Amino acid sequence: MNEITSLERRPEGGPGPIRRTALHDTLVTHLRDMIIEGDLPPGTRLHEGQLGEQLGVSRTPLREAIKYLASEGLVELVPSRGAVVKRFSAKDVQDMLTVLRSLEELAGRLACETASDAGVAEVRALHDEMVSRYKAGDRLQYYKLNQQIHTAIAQLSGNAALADMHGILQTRLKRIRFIGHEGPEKWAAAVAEHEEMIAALEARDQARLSEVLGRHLRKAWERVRDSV
Amino acid sequence: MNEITSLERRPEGGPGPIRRTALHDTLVTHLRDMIIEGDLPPGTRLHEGQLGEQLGVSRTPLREAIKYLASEGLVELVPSRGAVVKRFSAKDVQDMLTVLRSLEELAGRLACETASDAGVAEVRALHDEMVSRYKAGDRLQYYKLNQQIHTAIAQLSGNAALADMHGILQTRLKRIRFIGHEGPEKWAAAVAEHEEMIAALEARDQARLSEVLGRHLRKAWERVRDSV
DNA sequence: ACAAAAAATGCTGCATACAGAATACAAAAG
DNA sequence: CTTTTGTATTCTGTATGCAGCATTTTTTGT
Repeated sequence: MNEITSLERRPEGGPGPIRRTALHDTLVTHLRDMIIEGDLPPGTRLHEGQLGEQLGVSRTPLREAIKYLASEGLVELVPSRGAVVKRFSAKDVQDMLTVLRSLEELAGRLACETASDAGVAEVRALHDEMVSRYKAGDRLQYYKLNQQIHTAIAQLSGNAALADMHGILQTRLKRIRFIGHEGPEKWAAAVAEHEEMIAALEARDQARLSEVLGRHLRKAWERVRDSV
Repeated sequence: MNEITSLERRPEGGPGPIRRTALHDTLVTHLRDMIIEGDLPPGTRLHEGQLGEQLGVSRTPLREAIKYLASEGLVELVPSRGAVVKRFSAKDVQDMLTVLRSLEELAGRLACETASDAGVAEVRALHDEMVSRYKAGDRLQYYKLNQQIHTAIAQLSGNAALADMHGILQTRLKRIRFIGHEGPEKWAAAVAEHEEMIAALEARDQARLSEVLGRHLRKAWERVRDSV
C-alpha cells in the first residue's frame, strides 16, 4: 500500500450485476490491511477526523469499522480517547503461536478425516504455486500463499468454529509475520516442511500431518522471535 | 431478564469516584445478555429504531455495539437489511465444543505448569461455592459458577490468546448451554467431574487435568445434543 | 523565573437529520 | 382468483452537528 486516496464505493465498471460491496466491509478490510502492512504502526491513535478525511468517509461508518476491529483484537478502545493500534509483546506472540499450533494440529487431524479429494487438490495447487514463487524469490507472494495454505487446511477440517478461531489468530499474527523475514536457509526449511505437510495430507496421515504442522509452528516462533 | 426499561448511563449513586462505564461497553454487554438469555432468539432482526428506543439510546452507539457483536460472531450482518441473531446448527455446536475441548486441554496443561497457588485456591473457592449451589438446587447460580470456573482455568494458563479464544467460544455457547437443562443424574456426574478437575489442578497433574477437561466436554455435547 | 490555575483548543461520544434501498400493500390486468 | 406492477412506508446507511472530556497553552501570582 503506497498511498491512500479514497475508497471506491463500488467498482462502477460496466453494467451487469455490480458487486454490492457494503462500505462497512470495505472499510474493515482496508483498515485491517493498513494495520497489517504497517501504515498504522502499533500504538498509533486512530484519529477519526483525519483518518475519515483520508479515506473519504464520514466518521460514523469509520467508527463502526473501528469497533469491529476492536472486537477482533487489532485495536484497543480507550474510553474518551478513541482507539489505538494494539501492541503485542513477545510473549503475546509466543502465546498466539502456541494456540495456533494447537488449533492447526487439531485441524490437521480433522482434515485427514473429512477433506474431499478436490479440497486436497486445491491445497496442493496452492502449494505448487507457492513453491514456484519461492524459487522465483518472490517473498510477498510466497508469504501470501503460505497464509492461504494454512487457512485452507483449517477450512478443510470442515469445522467452522475452528476455522474462525484460526482466522482470528492468523490475522493478529499477520502483522508480525509480515515483518519477519527469515534468512535463506530457514526459508528453505519452511518450504520443506510445507512439502511434508502436503504429502501427509494427501496420504491422509493424521498423526504425521498433525506432527508436521506442530513442528512447523514451533519453528515459526524461532523465525520471528528476534523481530518482535 | 424480565423487562427492559432503559440503560443506566452511570450508577449515579452517592459521590466518590464514579465508575466511568462507557456506554459502548454497557450496550455490548446488555445486548449480549439479551441474546444469551433468549430475549432475542436466533433469527431475530435487530431493529435499530425500536431497540434503541427500548434501551433509551440513539441508533449511533447501538449500531457500533451491533458491529462489535457481529465480529464476535453473535449476530450476522446482512447488507441493507441490518443484523440478525445468528442461528447455530447442531453441527455448529458440536464443532464449537470440539474446539473448546482442544483449547481446555491445552489450558489445563499450561495451568498446571504456571498457575500460582493463589490462583488455584481461587478456582477451588469457586468450585466449593458451586457445589453448595448444586446441593441447594440453584441451577442458575450453578450454571454461572460453572462457566466462571472454566473461564478461570483458561486464564490460569497465563496465555492471553488462549483465554481470548476460549472466551469467544464460551460466549457463543452460552446461549445453548443456558437452555440445556440436564437431568439430576447427569448433573451429578458433571459435578463429580468438576471435583476431579480441581483435584488434578491442585496436584498439578497435567495429564489428568487435561483428560478430565476433555471428558467433561465430550459429555457436555451429549448433555446438550437433544436441546439444540 | 517558576509554578499553579485558567482558558482555549481539539477530539471523542452521542444524537439527529437526510438519502437510498427494501419490503409491504394495493390496485389493476390476465 | 391469481399475478403483476406501481406506490407508499419503513428501515438501513451515511453525514452532520453539538456537548463534554482531555490536553495543551497561556496567564497570573509569588
